[in-house]
Amino acid sequence: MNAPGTPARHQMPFTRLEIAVLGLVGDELNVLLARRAAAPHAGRWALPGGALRIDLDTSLDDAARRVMRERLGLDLPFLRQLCAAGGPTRDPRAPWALSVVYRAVVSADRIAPAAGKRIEALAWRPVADAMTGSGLAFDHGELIARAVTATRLDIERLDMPEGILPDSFTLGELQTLCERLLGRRLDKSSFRRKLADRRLVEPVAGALRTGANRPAQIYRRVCDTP
Amino acid sequence: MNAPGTPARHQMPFTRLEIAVLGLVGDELNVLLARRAAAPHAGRWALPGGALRIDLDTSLDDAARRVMRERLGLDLPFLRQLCAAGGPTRDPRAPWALSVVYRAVVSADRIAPAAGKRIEALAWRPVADAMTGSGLAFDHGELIARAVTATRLDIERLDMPEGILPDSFTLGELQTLCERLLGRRLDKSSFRRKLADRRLVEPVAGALRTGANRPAQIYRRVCDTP
DNA sequence: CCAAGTTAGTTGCACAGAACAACGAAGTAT
DNA sequence: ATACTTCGTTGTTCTGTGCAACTAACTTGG
Repeated sequence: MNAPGTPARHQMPFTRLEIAVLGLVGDELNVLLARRAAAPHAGRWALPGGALRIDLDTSLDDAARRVMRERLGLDLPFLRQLCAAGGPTRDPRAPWALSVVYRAVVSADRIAPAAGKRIEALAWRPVADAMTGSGLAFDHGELIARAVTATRLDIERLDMPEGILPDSFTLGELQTLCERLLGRRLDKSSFRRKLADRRLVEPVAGALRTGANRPAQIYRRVCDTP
Repeated sequence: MNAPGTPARHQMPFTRLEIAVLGLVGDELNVLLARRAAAPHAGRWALPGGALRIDLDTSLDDAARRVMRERLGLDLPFLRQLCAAGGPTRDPRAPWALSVVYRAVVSADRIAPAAGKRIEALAWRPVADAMTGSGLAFDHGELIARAVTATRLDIERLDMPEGILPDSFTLGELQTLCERLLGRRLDKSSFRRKLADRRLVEPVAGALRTGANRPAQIYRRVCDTP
């Protein structure tokens, strides 16, 4: 096994990481897109991403986090690998391009993604538009659709991504958050029953959210591994 | 965007594809392993795999299929991407190794995986053993565990992988097939109800499987896209 | 020929989870 | 005080699933 299959005998693909950051803008699920400053696809919108740096990165997860930090000015622990895509025609800059795609969910209003290195502009765009792929660079429309599907599947199972939940919240707030992420209404009693059965949240003793109406009990995430 | 992020400016990882082929040997779910002929991990068992060839492959799916053909002498259309893993210490032959892992399911008894190029020996091994990772090269124990989990999830949803279903079958045969893949018994009436509700199979008019007991209606997969 | 055994295929029932609907409770606004 | 909103709970219904029983059809062993 020292003939082929050995490093450096074959040319390797241009390897990048792309990050699909989802977040709520108002009621709607949006995705964070970067306007490409240079060719290819100059002026078009694409997922923010960057090249793998084998001198810096100790794993793919680590690389994705670095790219997110550099490009978006965000250092969030919640990144999940979505898929990998590759081919000779994906990126005209290289004879063969491979992208490992990650996804994340953040509270869009709590972060200010400063446009990082080499990004002309950053903008939230509704996933309903972006998923059609209209005007997006590369195959990023398809990738966004996959990220949304996978994320909504997580939410359906009440597997809430970190980075989206506040420290404390009322059950009503949690429900409307999920509803906006899913894009559909949920049943109040079922939602609460599931939360209680699976012990996903616990009430903060004596803490109430007061406002215009009846005060609501404040909850927080229950720590799984004490 | 012509400075960094551009091909050939950074060194790229040694990129390979690994194939987790699952199949039934007797009643038990097994995985196809290759004995490594050379260092690293010489003599140990590993998932069959091979380097990405950017001069031959038109996509990752295509590359996985080529590797499967070359290494195992199998040309099966059913391959699903599982995940990608990478890091500087995964493979001592390269400063940074990236593996894109695919999974497949085949009827173990219907194929004779001829040991292909550069493989000393091929053998089926029960996943129960392999998943513990004992004695496996690289991080392949973990990868096998993931492939089994993902495949069983497919079967639970009755999303039967191609390559495992015969052209025609009785409902009893289909059920025992699923039971062996899942490693647990299923309820007959629930199983049939689900098949009927979702219109996954259709009876072949007049075709019966006769044998030692009462003859059984023969079914076939319903074609989704006519 | 008959009884026993095995698999095929269906039916009824119990239970769990979820959707749907309604209700009282507790606050604010007018 | 009354209307209105959100909170929180409690029923009722519906659906899907698991469990069990039953009949049907065939082979095999006496």
